[in-house]
Amino acid sequence: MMDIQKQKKLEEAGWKIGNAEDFLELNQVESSFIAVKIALSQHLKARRQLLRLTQKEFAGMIHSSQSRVAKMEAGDPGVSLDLLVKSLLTLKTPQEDIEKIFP
Amino acid sequence: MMDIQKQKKLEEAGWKIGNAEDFLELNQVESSFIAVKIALSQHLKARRQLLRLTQKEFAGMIHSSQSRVAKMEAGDPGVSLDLLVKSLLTLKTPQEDIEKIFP
DNA sequence: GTTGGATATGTCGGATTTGATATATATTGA
DNA sequence: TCAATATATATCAAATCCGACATATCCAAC
Repeated sequence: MMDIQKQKKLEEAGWKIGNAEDFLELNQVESSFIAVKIALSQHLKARRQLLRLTQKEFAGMIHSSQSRVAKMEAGDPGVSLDLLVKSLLTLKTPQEDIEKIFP
Repeated sequence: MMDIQKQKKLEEAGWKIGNAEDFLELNQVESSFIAVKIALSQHLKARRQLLRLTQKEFAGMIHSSQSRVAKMEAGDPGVSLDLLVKSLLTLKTPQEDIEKIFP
């Protein structure tokens, strides 16, 4: 269940949640989707740290920038799933780790 | 292993594969990434058909258009992972189905 | 407390993805 | 066959995401 408190917190963090006129169904999809992205970003940070890479080093590996890596790991709403998954693939994240993420 | 034949086929279909100057590593990530997207698009089509929805009906469910659904299912390179995953979540695709996709 | 490396935050122009629209091509059923 | 319905393909302006850069904040080691 998506309670009001949680929705407010996400909106403060910059996420756009659909308004009340949207289908409840869609809201559920949106919140699941956000949960997936946040889980991936946490996995990414943990994995980078495990491999003892700085954000700058890792940014080089994916031809990106330190600031974008920071945003990825912070769960910034303006980061695509595409970039997160490419990043995890680059770090050879084991399948078992990715599997558990989807709701 | 990513052989030349397969790479040519993907490029004919509109995918941009990195050229030979890129790291081999990155090429591997790119081809895995493409494989993930293609697998998701196939699952999406199968699931929509299972639920006996037309592309137009389904487009309405995700506030998109019939043509974009067609592109999703065709594995068009200009479709994001974000949209594919949101679509699968909307159709309540079981976790087991998504799990198997990641390499 | 100062220095230096790592991470976070804000902004921007350019690139990519978007829904919409038009239209062509299949596919289905009478 | 022939209409009606479903799907594929092409194009476009608007929205979103991108890497890059500047700068701020954090956090050890000295």
